[in-house]
Amino acid sequence: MSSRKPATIREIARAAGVSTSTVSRAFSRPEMLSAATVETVRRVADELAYVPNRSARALSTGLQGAIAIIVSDIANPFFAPLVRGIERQCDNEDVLVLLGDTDETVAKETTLLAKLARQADGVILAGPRSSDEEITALSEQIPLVLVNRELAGVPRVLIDTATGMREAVAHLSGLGHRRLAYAPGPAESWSNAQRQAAVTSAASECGIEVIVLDNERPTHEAGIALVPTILESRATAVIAFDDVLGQGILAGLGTGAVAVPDQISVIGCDDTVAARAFPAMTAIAADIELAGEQAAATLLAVVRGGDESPDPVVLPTHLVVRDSTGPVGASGN
Amino acid sequence: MSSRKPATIREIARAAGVSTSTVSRAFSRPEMLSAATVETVRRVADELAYVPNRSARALSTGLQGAIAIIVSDIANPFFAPLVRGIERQCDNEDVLVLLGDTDETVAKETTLLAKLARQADGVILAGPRSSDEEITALSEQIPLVLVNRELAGVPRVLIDTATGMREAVAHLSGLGHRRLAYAPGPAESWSNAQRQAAVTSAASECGIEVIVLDNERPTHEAGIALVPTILESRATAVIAFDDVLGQGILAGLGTGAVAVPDQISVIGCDDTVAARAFPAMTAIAADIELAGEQAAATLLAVVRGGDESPDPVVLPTHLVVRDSTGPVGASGN
DNA sequence: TTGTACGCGTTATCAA
DNA sequence: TTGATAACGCGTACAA
Repeated sequence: MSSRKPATIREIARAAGVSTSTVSRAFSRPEMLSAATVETVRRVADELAYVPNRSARALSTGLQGAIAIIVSDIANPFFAPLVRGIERQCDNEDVLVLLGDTDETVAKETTLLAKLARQADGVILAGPRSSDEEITALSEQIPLVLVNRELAGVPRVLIDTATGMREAVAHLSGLGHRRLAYAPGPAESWSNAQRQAAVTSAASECGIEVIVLDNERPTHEAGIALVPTILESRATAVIAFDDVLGQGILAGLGTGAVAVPDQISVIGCDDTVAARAFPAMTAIAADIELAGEQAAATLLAVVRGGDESPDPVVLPTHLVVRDSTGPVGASGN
Repeated sequence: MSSRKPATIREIARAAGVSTSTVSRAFSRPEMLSAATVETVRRVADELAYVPNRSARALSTGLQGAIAIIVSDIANPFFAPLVRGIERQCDNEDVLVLLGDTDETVAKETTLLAKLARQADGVILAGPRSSDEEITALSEQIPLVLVNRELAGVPRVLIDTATGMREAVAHLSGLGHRRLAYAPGPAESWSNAQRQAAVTSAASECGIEVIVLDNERPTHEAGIALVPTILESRATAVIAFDDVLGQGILAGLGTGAVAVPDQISVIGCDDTVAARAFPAMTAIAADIELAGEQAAATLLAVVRGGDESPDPVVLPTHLVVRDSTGPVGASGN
């Protein structure tokens, strides 16, 4: 049937022969109490399976003991490790995680933000689609940390895929490639802007020509659909905005019996599914789970009254060479 | 800087010239009030940007307006669509979603359960590792819905992969296969028990011999590692516990230059990554997102005082034939 | 170091 | 239909 009522601070106090404040302190400010008292109270609390009621605590302190993470699509393999990292960090600090999925729409992002902002002490916004103005306004109402979005004055965790992209271009250059296609992601995406700019500038430094393909959504299907254009472009290598798109391109090439890497090389980004692609895809790897941990750590620091605008955290990336890249011209391109 | 303090029920009451109870009712029980009063209060509330404080409401009513979803590993592609479905349903009903990741350990599952049970009105437990006894005990303390676990008396949503497995065996039988390997998942997994039993019985009905391989974890790496044993077994087809394991097997076969499906056929389960595998993998498909929605709907119904033990929801599956299965013997096995 | 007493914002009970 | 008031469980001045 229904549940027994959980023990309250008063019952513990009576059972332990102390006052309610002592019980409270045993949990929230143990350093104010003698070690012996803390020990006693904790033992009794354990026996009675006492767990502090967060609603009551929240009402009293104004802090929820929870943060919210808002992602554009939990099914995107980039977000799984990110959420995992956030989860782990929060679990360590005994903070709850509220999850929101915007389904890639700005409207839902706004609604969710409004709803969650009241329930959480802070929000991690990953891959936001809202405008700079909206985000800035929001950041004045609730502690906010951005992931992969650059916005002065708002704490953020950035994954420096640009450096990895340069490494990727150098790798291709060393293999003799001189004609490179870039398959972009969403136009509003900060990550895409970074990646595309890095590819373009690195390529021009190496004397490599870049064709920027026409694409928006970073999906498997979009990757498959890009293949004809890629072949037309006569590029000998493709760098994709992310692994999902890259894997789609690999799939499309496979269907068309285009040999990878003999006829064309392919590089992905994020290293989420690259290792499982066929052929195993060369990709720019980042520690996404760490990014999640850092985002959570940053947010919790702000929430707990630390630095209002900490320096951005920038995480390094590096190229992992696998089987989808090789010397140009094995097949006469 | 920080945010202005939000308006409270008392300020609205004063501004609207009514009592706090009236303001409260205007939001939670408008039918008790005259239309005019409701209108007045709501207007004033709007002007003052009043939003009810959920912590206070929770403290008073004992209801949190949130449910928790506990998964064993958010990075497993099975859980992403599940969480998505839950999220969607909860969002529709204005309920918040708390996320917990047990990292596949029973200990963390227990801790998390204890922690979240207090903060949520109910819990969805997906792929639990705890014992029947523990789960039963818990279900007496808080509304609980299981996903893919059979336990009498506890509301549950089950994906009937057994039927799909029989379909898969029939498919292989029709292709002439007579020697089949099954690559299992976790021994404690209800899903694995279902799948393995279905494969075994369906195969024996078709006169197909089944070799059950030795495996526990459904990971890509485990799939790769299974390949030598699979080849030794001289099976002409493999059915994997899930897509991830199946994709690993495909990868291992590819590395060993074993042709799929000419030399060996491979079938996955869940259809999470099957379509993106190479070759595109035949798999048993289920609507996991729907499972999530149903789980959330079931839980919310129970929470809201409906049926204490609703009938289990059982979702159908079907085989999706792709490129990883073909007639036996193209290469003399 | 510990206890007393009040307030956090809301809903429920009871009375008007 | 509306209002006054007592909980809900906890944290924290303030007092001891």
